[in-house]
Amino acid sequence: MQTPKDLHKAGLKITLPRLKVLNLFENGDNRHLSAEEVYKQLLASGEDVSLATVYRVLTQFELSGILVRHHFEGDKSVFELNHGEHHDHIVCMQCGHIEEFFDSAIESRQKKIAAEHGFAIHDHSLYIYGDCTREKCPNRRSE
Amino acid sequence: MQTPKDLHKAGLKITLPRLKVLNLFENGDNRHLSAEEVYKQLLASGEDVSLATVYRVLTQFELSGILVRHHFEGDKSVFELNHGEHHDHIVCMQCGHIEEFFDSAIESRQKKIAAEHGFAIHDHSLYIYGDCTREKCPNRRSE
DNA sequence: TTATAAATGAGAATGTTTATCATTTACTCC
DNA sequence: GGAGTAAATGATAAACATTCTCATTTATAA
Ligand SMILES: [Mn+2]
Ligand SMILES: [Mn+2]
Ligand SMILES: [Zn+2]
Ligand SMILES: [Zn+2]
Repeated sequence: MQTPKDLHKAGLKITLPRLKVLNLFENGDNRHLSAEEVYKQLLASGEDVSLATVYRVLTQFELSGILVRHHFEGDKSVFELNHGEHHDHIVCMQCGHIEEFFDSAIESRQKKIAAEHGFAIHDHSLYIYGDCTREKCPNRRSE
Repeated sequence: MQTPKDLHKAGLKITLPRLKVLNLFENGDNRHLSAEEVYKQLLASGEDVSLATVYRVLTQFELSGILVRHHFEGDKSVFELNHGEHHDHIVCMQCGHIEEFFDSAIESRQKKIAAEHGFAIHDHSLYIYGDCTREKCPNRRSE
C-alpha cells in the first residue's frame, strides 16, 4: 500500500479509508469496480470502511481525477483508475467481462459531428454490448 | 389520439393509460421523455395515470419495440418512439437540449472492433456531452 | 502535543424504479 | 348488448443505489 502522492496533489488528507480504496484499484483483480464492490471487497479482506465513506471517497477521487466514472447499462456507477488515456468499453452481456479499446477514427468522427451540430464537446461515452466468446464465459451461447 | 395497431401487434390490450402514453410520444413536444416527465405531463393535461402504470407501460413498450430506452448520464431512463432507424445523441450539459445523429463510419468501426475482440455485438450506446451554442440555451440545465 | 478543521461511521433520508394486491377494465363468448 | 375471465390499473409498500446529517474520530499544522 503506497502512493499517497496522488492524494496530496488532490488536496486530500492521507486517511486510512482513502488508502484502502486506492490500494484496491491499484492492486486488486478488477480494473472496473462499483461502490458496492469496493465496499464488499474491503469487508472481505478484513478492512472495514463504511459504505458512506466508500461513496464519498469514490466521488472525491473522480473529482480530483484519480478515478474515472462510467455508466454502464443499468443503475450503478463503475469506477476505474484514470491512467490518463481515454478509452471506451465492450461489455459481455452474459458474463460481464469488459474489454477496453481506443479507436481514433471514432474519436475524430465524434469531434466532427459535435462541431457540425454547433456543440463544444466536453465528454462522451461509448459502450458496446454483446456476447464474448471466451471459453470462460459461463453463459456462452453455443452459437 | 389514435394508432392502437401498435398495441394489438404487441399483444397488449388497448387501455386508456396506454393510449395516453402513446399519444404523448406521438403528439407531444419532446421526443425524449423520462417516466417522471410522462407522468407530470399527463397530470398537467388532466389525464391521471398512476406513476406505477407509467413505469409499467414504458417498460412494456420498450419490450415490444414501440419505444427505445436510453441511459443518458445521470440516474433516470429516457424513452423515445422507435421509428426503426438507430441513431445516437449529443446532449447539451447546460440546457439539456438533445441533437440526434447517425454516422455510418462510427457504426462500421464499432462492428469491426467488436469482431476483433471476439464479441457478437447486440447493441451499443454513444452519447456526446457538450455545450450547445443556441441563442435559447440558458446557463443552467433545466433539470 | 495540542488545537482545529477535515474525515468518518451509523443510520436517516432521498430519488428512482419495482413489487404487492385489492379493485377495475378490456376483451371473449353467448 | 351483457356476463365471465384474465389482464391491467391504482395505491402504496418495498427495493435499490446514493446522498445527507451529525456526533465522534482522525490527520495535519502550529
Ligand atoms: Mn476501462
Ligand atoms: Mn433520439
Ligand atoms: Zn462473456
Ligand atoms: Zn444548450
